[in-house]
Amino acid sequence: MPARRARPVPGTVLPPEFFRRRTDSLARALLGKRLVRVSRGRRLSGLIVETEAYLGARDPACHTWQNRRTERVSSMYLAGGHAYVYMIYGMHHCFNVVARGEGEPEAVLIRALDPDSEALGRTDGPGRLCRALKIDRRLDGAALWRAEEIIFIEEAGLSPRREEIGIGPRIGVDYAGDAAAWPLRFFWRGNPHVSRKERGWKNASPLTRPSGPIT
DNA sequence: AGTGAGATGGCCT
DNA sequence: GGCCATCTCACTA
Repeated sequence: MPARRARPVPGTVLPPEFFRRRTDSLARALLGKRLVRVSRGRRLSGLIVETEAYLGARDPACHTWQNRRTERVSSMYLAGGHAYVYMIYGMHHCFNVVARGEGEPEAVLIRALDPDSEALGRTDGPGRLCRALKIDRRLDGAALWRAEEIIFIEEAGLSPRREEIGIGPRIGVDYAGDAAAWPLRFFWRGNPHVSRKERGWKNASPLTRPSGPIT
């Protein structure tokens, strides 16, 4: 009998190794996983349906471009599987999952969830997502792989098929020049929580596209 | 459906 | 001092 990869078991918390890989690969693999936040005894959760990869020192759109290492971004230098949370525009927070290994400051911005409960309200857009899940800077640097923690990511038993994955340019980073157009935004095609403006898509193509800055 | 402006504060040069 | 990995509301059409 050929060896088969075990079918992912819903509810299994993603282990640290899951995160310690190429950042574009992680961004894509997070589609369909469940982000769970436990707040005041309540479980706030939803399926990840839109992500963006940020590629560290070589990415002008990334907070760690040219290996910037300020207090704010210090958690991006942790090993993959930690949270990087920052405030933007003085009023919104953005939640990121650190990728790769320690000292390789790359991350995946979680842009939208398909909420498990209507009571969560809108979770499309990184700012609204953080508001709904009560995520703020206090969670910066949190480990994401332990179910007893206040935030983690688990297997949901669902994954988009290849043709259901859309890829597009990153949003809101026009200042980064060509890098804004790098194909680093991933989303679950047809999901209503991928906001309208961001549905421009092409079909998922292999991650092994011409190397360039992406790898 | 698309455009434009204001909110608001921390971060970085 | 200027700039944001954003959101909402007002306004056009």
